[in-house]
Formats: sequence, structure tokens, C-alpha cells
Amino acid sequence: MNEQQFIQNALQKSIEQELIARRLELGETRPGQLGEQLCPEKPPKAELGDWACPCFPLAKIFREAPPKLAVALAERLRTELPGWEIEPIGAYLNFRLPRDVVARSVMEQIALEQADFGRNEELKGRKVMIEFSSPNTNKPLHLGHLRNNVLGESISRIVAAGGAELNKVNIINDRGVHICKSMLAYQHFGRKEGPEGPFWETPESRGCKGDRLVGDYYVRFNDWVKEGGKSEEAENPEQLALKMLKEWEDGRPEVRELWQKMRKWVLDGIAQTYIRCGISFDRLYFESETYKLGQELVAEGLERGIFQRREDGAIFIDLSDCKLDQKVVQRSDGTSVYITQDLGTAVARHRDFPFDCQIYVVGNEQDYHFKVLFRILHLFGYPWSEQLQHLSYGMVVLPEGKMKSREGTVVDADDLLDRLEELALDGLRERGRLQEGQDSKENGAENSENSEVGLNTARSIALGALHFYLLQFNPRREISFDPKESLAFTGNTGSYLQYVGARIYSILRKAGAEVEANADRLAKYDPETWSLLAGGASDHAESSANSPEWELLKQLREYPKAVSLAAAELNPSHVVKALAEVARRFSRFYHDVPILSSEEPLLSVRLDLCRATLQVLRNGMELCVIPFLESM
RNA sequence: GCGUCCAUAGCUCAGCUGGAUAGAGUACCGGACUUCGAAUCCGUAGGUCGCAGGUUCGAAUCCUGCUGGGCGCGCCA
Repeated sequence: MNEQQFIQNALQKSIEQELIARRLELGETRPGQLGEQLCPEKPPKAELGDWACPCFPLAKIFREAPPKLAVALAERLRTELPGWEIEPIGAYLNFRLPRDVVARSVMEQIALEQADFGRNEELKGRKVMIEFSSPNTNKPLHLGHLRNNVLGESISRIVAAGGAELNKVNIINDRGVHICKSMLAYQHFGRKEGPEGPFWETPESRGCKGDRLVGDYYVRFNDWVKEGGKSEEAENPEQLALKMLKEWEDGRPEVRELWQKMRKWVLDGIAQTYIRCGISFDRLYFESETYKLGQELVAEGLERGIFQRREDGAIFIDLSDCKLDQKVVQRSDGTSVYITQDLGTAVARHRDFPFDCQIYVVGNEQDYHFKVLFRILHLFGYPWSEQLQHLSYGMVVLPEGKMKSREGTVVDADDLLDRLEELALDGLRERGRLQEGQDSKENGAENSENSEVGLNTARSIALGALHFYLLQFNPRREISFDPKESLAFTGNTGSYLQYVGARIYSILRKAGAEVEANADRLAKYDPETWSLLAGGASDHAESSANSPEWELLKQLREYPKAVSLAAAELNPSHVVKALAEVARRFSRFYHDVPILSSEEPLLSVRLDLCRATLQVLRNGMELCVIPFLESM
């Protein structure tokens, strides 16, 4: 039973007693409903208490003003909840927890569970498949993918923390006219003149990542179209692309060979970006493999009357009855469209991993696509089709508007990460943080700025800043990305979490103390020590009502709730926010309360509070794909 | 035009599904490093919750209308 229910139960009893004392009848209301109507909530200000409950709903039954009721109920609750402070203020009943008990229970729980603190079993036994990233093999990843990637990875970790069995998958869109476009451009413009004669350009010859190279040819194709597209075939490039797609589906060797080569360039390049971002997949699906199954399904659907054939041969589904209009599922020339492969992919995936639920992390510009997809799978009668979910996240827009690949306003993922790493390195340099034992001795040479350790730290800071930034908003919300302001390391950022972690590490190092919390040690403290900790025993504890220690402890207790809420809503921002709040409250505690210079037993128990905070930060940062740093 | 999502401090966003004086960060201004890491902390200021109605003890939150925006409405993906 959680605390909220605990309070509700006590309320329920008190209300019943009060009713009896007043000889009032319940009338239509079930006895059990009374407590449920009163929902304990967080007061707007910490001074008011730890929990609060408005008495408005009871006014009718008791035929008395809520403030008077609150006073009467408070009296009864005091005997119901010994140790708690209960205070009626206006129409509200305010509750204050017995602090020594709470402090001890949170810290013991953290010490016992350690890396598992925050995990729960709400999704135990559920098999969840999650699709995210979904790159095209004709260009590198951009800012939009970065949001998608970190959302997918973070939600995966959060859902796994809920006990679900998880399968992370990526559908690689390596088939279609857009792929043919970059291939065509390469065929026409990829022949270069070198000192030793002509050659076909490769990532090595240009000295860049393969995804970048192919992406440039994709852009080149669009320029070609604008130029009027002169080619020896005297057809325009768009037509050539469709023709090439047909040849690809027919398996023409030259086309397949070029496709294999360019596809690998992009896949290798994108794989590097994934590694850099700390995200991974259990399995890759390729549209080039699943589209055939999609075509089989189209044939089956046609036979079963789910789809219809038009005079020109195109196959479509009529969904005008549910306002989804008509949708073509196979072109008149027999080639597949986007949704064809998604049908095949869904079926293939359920064969590979019989999921209870599948989450598609895909941008909201595809809301219509997924409505149609889910509808079709429903009409096919797959039972699992009822458990498909589209996590429709908002776009990332720049101050000047939407990113457009053709206009070169796309923010390239690798470029952005490079820029962030440079800024992080500048930050380390300014703070003189590139020396001080950050270098390995075997490196011997010098504490140079280019040391491996310094670069790794900068990478972690950059990634932390980016991921914190991208996860702090509601996923469904469109976010505007201003490079100048968004790439900050001060204020509410990933670096803030890392900084607090590093400071805790530092203080534990200085104390010569171990880093892990230890439940046996905690068991030795007496109740008075716990009261000293929670109540704020610092010299200037003029208001022990809400000491920094108590505020911190309460926030540590909030962390598991944030994780389960994030899992329920598929919204990692709850975890990010809970962590930022932990960091803020720790900073205040750290600032206001001396730790190393305090005397026993306060020294020990305060160090234990540091350890508990550290553990929560680490656990949460792991879920948000924000690297933890022992020093920065 | 149709569908769909959105509108809260100068800016970027919260607001726990109807409750107390609407909160953070950032920017601005003012304080705090001889003391555990100043990528920090503290304080001041900043709002007619787009507009107008409605529902009720009570609305940023629910309903209707209006205004202004995003996205979608391809045999692109």
C-alpha cells in the first residue's frame, strides 16, 4: 500500500467515526466512496506539509462548511495516525510525516536496492516491442533522428525498469524511389578525375563518412531535377528513379550491386552515430526484406476483399467509412509503397517476437499513416493489432522554421555532436579541468588537452546536454531548437546532473569513504540520529520545518513514482524533471549544510545521504541515456 | 476546404487529469568563493493562462464558438 492509500484509509475511518458521532446517514453513498472522494495531493508549498487533502466533497454529506469539517477530522486523524502531524488549514487537512521514520525507510530502501531502486513490476510479464530511429539509407541522421533515438532508447529503458521483456528494433528504410535517387545521382556524377585518372568516388577517397557521401548525392539529385535534368535517356530524373525502382524489384544485377555498395556505406556511417549516442537495437529489420511479405499480404487482402483493384491495376483500400479515405497499397506497376512494407514488417515481427504490445516511435507527421496501418491490421483480424501504439512525437523546428533537406537547413546529427563536444571541451579548458588526475599515468606524456580522458569527458558532457535537452519536454510537443540557447551547460541541463554527481563523488573521495550505500551501516543509527538528519541539525536550522535535508529526502522518495509515471505515459520527461529536482535540492543541502566538517554521528549519516543521492542520480541518468561522470 | 494537434512570464517549457496565492529554467537586475568543486547557491522583478460564452461551491484544466499557428490529406518515405 502506498502512502496515498494509507492516508485515504485513515481518512475513511475518521470520516466513518465522525458520521457515527453525528448520527448522520450516508444515503446513496457507499461507505467506501467517502475516502476515495478525498484524494491526498501535494500541497503547493512545502511549508504546508507533505500531503494535503481538500474537504470540499464532504460538505454536502455533513452539511457543514469544509473548514469546520477539517478541524473535526484532524482531531480523529491524530489518533488514527500516531506520529504524524495533522493540521487543518482552511478547507484543507495537511499532513506531515514522521520524519525520522521516513528518512530511515528511504535511505534503507536505496541502500538495499541500489541500482534497482526505482524499478517496479508494473509491466512484469509483458512482452513489449519498440521500434525507433527508422533511418533511410540515402542520408545521414539529423536532429529529428536524435530526438527519436533518445526517446526510443530512454522509453525502452524505462519500460524495462517496469519489468517488461523488451525487444528494441529498427526498421531500415533501404528500399524505394528515394534510395534510387541517390543511386542515380551517383551514377551520373560520381565519376571523378584524379591525378591517376578517373575513379568512382568512395567515402575513403573523399575522406568522409559514407552516410554523408550518399546524402550529398541525394541532394545532388534534387539539384539535378531543378536544373532540368538532362541525361542521355532524355527522360527526366524522376521518371528514371521510378524505372530504377522497378529494375531493383526485378533484381537487375547492376542495380542491386550499386544498391548494396551505397547501402553499406550509409549503414556503417549510421552505426557509428548510434555508438556515439549510446543507443542500440536488439534487431534490425530491412524494408528490402519485409516488403515481399507485405506484397503477399496485399494479395491475401485482395482475395479476402479487404483491398480492391482499380482499373489501372493499382490496389487500394477504401477506408472512407472511418474517415481515412482511400489508400493505395500497391502501385499499378506492381511495386510497393511505404505502407506495404509496414504491413509486412508488423507481421514478421510478431512471428519473431510474439509481443503483447508494440510501440512505434515515429514523428507526428505520420499520424495518418499509422491510423491506416493499424486499421488494416485490424481488418486482417490479428489479435495483437489492438495493442499497437504510435508514440507520435513532435517535430524539432529551428527558429527559422522547419528543417528542409533540399534547402540545406538540416541540422546534421554528427555535426551537432561535434559542435557540442567542442563547446564542452572549451568549458573544461576554461575551468582548468583538463589536468588534475584526469590523465592516465601510462599516457605519461603530459596532461594535454587532447588526452583521451579529457576527450571522453567532453563527449559525455556533450551527450548529456543533448539528451537532457531533448528529453525534458513532453514527447508529443513540438520543440523549437535554438542552437545558441539549447546547447547550454548551465542551468537546468544534463551537465547540472553530472556536476552534482561529480561533486558527490569528490566529497566521498575526500572523506576516504566508500561510494556505495550500505544497509548494515544504516541499521546502526538510532532514531535520534535520523531525526537529526531529517530535521536539519545544522547550526542555522532556524526553520527545521523544511530543512534542506528533509526536502532532499522527500525528493529521493519521489523518484520511483516518476519512473512508473514515465512508463505509463511513455514520457521520459518525468524522470528528467525528478532528477533535476534531486540535483537542485542536493545543491541546496550541499550549500547550506557542512558535511565533512560535521561531527559524528552527523558526518556519517550525511555522507550516507550523499550516497543515496548519488545512487538515485545514477539510476535516473541511466534511464535518460545521460552519461554519469565521477569527475568533470 | 477536410482531418488532427496546439496557444500559459520577454524566451523555452511544467502544471500530477476540476482544488489553496498558476510554477521552473533562461534573459535582466542585485547579492554569495581564505571553508566539502561558483558548470553552483540566494534574492528582486516579470502572467487578464489567445478571445468570448457555458457547466459548478470552484476552471489554465471540461463543453461550444471565434482568432492565430503546426502537421497531415501522394501510385514519396
